[in-house]
Amino acid sequence: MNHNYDNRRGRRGRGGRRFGDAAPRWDGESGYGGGEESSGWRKEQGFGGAQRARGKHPAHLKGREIGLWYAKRGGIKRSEEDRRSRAVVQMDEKREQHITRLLHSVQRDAHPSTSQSWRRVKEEPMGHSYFDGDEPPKSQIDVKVPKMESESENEYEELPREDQDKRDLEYLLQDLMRIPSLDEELVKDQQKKINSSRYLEMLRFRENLPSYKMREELVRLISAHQVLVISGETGCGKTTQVTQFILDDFIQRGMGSLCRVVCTQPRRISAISVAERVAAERAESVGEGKSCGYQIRLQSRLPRKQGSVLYCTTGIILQWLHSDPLLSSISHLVLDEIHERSLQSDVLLTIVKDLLSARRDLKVILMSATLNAEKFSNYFNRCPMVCIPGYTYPVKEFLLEDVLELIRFQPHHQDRRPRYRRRFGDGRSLQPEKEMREAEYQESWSCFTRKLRDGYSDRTIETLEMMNDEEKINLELIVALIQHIVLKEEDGAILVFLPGWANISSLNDLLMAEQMFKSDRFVIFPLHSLMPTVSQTQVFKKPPAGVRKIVIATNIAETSITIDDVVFVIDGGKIKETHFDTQNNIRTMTEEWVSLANAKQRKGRAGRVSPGKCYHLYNGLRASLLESYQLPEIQRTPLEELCLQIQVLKLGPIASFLQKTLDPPSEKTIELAIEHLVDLNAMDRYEKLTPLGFLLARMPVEPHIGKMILFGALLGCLDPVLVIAASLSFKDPFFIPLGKEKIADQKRKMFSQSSRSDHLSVVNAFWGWEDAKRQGERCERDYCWENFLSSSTLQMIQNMKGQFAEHLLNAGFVNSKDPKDPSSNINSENEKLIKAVIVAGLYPKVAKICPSFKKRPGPVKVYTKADGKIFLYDCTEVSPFSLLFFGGEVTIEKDQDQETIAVDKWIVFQSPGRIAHLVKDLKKELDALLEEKIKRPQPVDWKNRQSKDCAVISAIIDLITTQESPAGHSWRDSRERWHSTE
DNA sequence: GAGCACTGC
Repeated sequence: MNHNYDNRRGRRGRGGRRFGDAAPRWDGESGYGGGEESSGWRKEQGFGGAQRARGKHPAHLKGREIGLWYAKRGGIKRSEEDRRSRAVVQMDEKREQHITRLLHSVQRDAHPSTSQSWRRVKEEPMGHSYFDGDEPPKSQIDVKVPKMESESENEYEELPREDQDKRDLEYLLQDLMRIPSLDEELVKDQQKKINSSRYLEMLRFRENLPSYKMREELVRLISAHQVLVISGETGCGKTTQVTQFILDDFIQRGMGSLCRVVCTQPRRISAISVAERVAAERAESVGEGKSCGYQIRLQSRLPRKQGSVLYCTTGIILQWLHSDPLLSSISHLVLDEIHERSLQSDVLLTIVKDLLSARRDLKVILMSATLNAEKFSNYFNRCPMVCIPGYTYPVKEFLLEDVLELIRFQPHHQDRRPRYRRRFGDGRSLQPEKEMREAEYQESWSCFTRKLRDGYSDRTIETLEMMNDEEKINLELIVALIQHIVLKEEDGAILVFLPGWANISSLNDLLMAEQMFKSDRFVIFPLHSLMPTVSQTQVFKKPPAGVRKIVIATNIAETSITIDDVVFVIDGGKIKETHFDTQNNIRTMTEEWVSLANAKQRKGRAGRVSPGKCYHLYNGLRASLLESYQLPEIQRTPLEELCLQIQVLKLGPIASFLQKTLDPPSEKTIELAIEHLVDLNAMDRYEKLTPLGFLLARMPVEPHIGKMILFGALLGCLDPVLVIAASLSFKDPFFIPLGKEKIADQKRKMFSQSSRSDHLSVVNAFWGWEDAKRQGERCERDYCWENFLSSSTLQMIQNMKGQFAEHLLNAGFVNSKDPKDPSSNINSENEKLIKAVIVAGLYPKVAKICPSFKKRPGPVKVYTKADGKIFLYDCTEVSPFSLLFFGGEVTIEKDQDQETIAVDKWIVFQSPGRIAHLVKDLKKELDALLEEKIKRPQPVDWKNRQSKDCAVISAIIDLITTQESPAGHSWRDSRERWHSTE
């Protein structure tokens, strides 16, 4: 396929590159056509050879049509080539005989009454069901229900309930009962505090906070209304004070035991740091028996049950709902930072809204930035709203024209080539609304510059004209601006916001190229989630007098990381944003203009210690056209996991629940999520959860990852699979230091050994870390440092593994909560089997490696079912058998003279009919077995070699393990596929 | 030839 046909410039994954050297050399062109023609490739194959003529396109074609013509020709050529180069699925005679015998015995052994009476439940209207035994299973584990059993609503729910952590559950479910002795104790305690110097000192500070001055009004409003919206900017103290006002009021009134305030935070770090701050203000420490504590995933310091304040992450409350749907142990629920519109807070808002009538006594306090507080009030039936004035230093703002006027900037490269407004073949990349906005921008431009002439010099207008329409952030301008600040302005750190790695790296290079910044009067910190600087304390420290700190950051510095001594903010005006493209079922990431909310937040970063200045690098016209907010996350993300949660929490039909959210996601996204959950066999078409669905809903991971975990347990390779699952659902532990990308890459490659797998590289790195850790703290530190690994990420992965294993133990799939227990790890050294489990979890995220066009080894192209040409990361090379056994539906067909076996009619292998049928039958047995295991969970008995479980699984493991990976015909599996639509 | 940011009993 022509490189230029589809002008999407995607991101190449590390995986694709990493295998580079070892990858087979390609000198031909083959592969599966994906993307636009994906649904029709079989058809195209039909008229394959006829149109293979090389040469130019017909002369009458124009523009885009030419591209399509070549693309189509490429597709035809590929499918033809493809047919000839299919991998062969075979097995030797010995194995063939063994499996034939095995299948005979298994099929004979099967209890007739079970094997005959299983049937698929297809819920026709009125729940009518019928037998369709001959239909091939649609997915790995077909849900069947014994005929004789009742088909009541609760059928699937008679699973052994997880025996949850008893202490936490007790703690959680306890309704608030008045305890007079505690009430008294709390009053006395408070009186004592008033005489404590530490408390008084803190109190003096608190009294200066704007929120403190509104204490009485806030308490009055909260007690008078069930829901209250409190708005206020950072620094007004709402997060730390409101919870205390509520608690202290209850204590004062002698009913402290009836008060349990829970306050949600969007981030782990803020939950901890706010809790610690509040504890300090109360002259206490955080945690047990005290009045303030926190709970985040895998880490908690819980306060006393009653008469206390708990700060937790939003996800914790969502998990609580599983065991306490009414939140009956809470008296006040404070939802903080809801203006950020995270998926979780939007969902919690909807749930809480429904909860209000069932919990008349529950008080709900919503805390938001002032900009959109009204929206939340409206959502809650126009509940009262109160605004707390901000308390930060004034920050003076400059727009691009001001900056140009100020520093008399003249761009070096006067690149005035006309730019493509719309790119070839890229019609869908611009949303209609955005297109209109761009049109408006173009129309208003001359009017805008005309008006500007009053207050700005001709030179500025000229430069502005010249820079108009510049797609990239002008880094030279930023360098000049930094120089201006350094020379003309007072002391204080400079914080630059840029959208991504590439920009940060280039600006860093540009600065280092200037003589001026090489001196030790400057310290420059690039800050990006993948760079080790994020975990260094250095960046927070105030530099010695006379030294200027310059931080170049992504939006990580907007909310997650706070650098106090920043006085100057340079806002590049751009942000990278993920979207979910339902058309192509793919996540995309594009660079966009910031929203007003982003700009405001960035500006706020300059006024923490003194008055500051903020330079926005977009002009006044652009500023007037910025969106108020970024699209809420619920409209930008796939919804599988959420749909599963809605069902397990019994929140009603999925679509109608989501319709109730503040800004509902599109119907298409919902349909797609349900479709995927049905494919995964987590629910049926009527949204009813299957046994697998119930299991996955309880796991604190995305459903696909949950399935991977389950298969890891059932196939006896738990430990490595848990490492992979944890790193996929949390984050990759590798750092990439700026300027050391190559070395970082080599380290990764080293860990991959010969596995040809990013996932297994992480496992190797993790195992190495465990060894180093056993040898002591120092050794651990050195190991992480030398290998560019994040110690905290590895630690989190370890903790998450424990959590997953505990779930598996509670659900009955393993014998121990130790991920390393030998009984769960019989096959943990079996690389190929682990790869098969990866397939089980990540299917259908599969791509075929295709040859490069250049006649030299190099990056290879990949093709997937969903999209023609994309970039991958986190890849693993997998074998045909693993796809056949752990991918989708298996079909056997003849393709001209060729006998084939295919997965979901898309991944096709050559295979003699005899073998193909054997494989298909064996897979059927596997599906039945896995289904049975999930319905009646118990660990696989590996000691009893004669058991049916063991025999079938062993045969499959044997096939997977002994099969050669046919290099050059290998499939890769990827976690996510990004393409950039620019 | 290239990597926004968070988060879960």
